Amino acid sequence: MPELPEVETTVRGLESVLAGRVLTRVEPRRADLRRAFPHDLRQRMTGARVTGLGRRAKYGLVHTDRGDTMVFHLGMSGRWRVDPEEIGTHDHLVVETDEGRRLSLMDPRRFGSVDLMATEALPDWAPFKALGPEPLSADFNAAQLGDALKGRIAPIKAMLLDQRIVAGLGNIYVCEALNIARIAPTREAGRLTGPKRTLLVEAARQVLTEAIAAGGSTLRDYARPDGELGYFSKQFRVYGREGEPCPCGKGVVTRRVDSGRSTFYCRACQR
DNA sequence: CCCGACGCCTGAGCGC
DNA sequence: TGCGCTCAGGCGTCGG
Repeated sequence: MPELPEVETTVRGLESVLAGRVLTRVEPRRADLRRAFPHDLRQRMTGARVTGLGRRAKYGLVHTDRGDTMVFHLGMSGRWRVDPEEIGTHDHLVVETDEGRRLSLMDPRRFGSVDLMATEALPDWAPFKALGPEPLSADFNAAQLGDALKGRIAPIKAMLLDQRIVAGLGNIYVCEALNIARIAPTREAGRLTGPKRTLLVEAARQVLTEAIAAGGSTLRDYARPDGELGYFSKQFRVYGREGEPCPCGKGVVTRRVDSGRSTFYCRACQR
């Protein structure tokens, strides 16, 4: 599930359960996901009070009063379940609070990750240092994008998926933003004009903001034991809509595959 | 450095 | 019903 809006929705859901609470149990149920769990995760998190939550790109952050931050990434299939009735084989980390609430990080494909570090060291953490600006911040704009794309001959779609250019977009929202901005995914990144970059920045902000709003409205669903987030697929303009009419009214949604990843776009309006 | 391909995992859905 | 195939929202690494 996880691109920026889904992580944001997840963090907001976790916040209602964890903020201000003491963690009475923190139990990894296997040794690793994509990489090993921190060996001292249980010891450093158990008994700590959660002082706040946050998000950076597609990473969720859980800050504690011990000066630590647990950083999680949901990979392709990760999600947090709230008060699950049963703990299964894909529940890799279980957390309980002093209010008797229980959370489990479920991730069948195990492309996710959990890390733990001093909060003050977060900005120096290599994966964070490499990240580009938050797409919803003012640091992401046509000028910054112009600098980042200057001279790049790779297709714009690949550049937008590169978290060093802008941090938080994934395959779905890149397809959606390019459709809104009427830019072909294959377009050489460095050749986008200033006005087109402005349109693209605005389109990305729009689609992310709308998706977060839709996610926010399904927070009740989020809290269901099955953890279903209630996706916003009904609102997708092109993603997963091969053969259907493009909202532009002039074309049909086409699907192409590059290095195993699907791209959905409209040849009539995206140039 | 830049770029594209590939592997990591498991489950769901589909055609036969 | 069962099997095999394709596909999936991410990302790090490896060659060219």
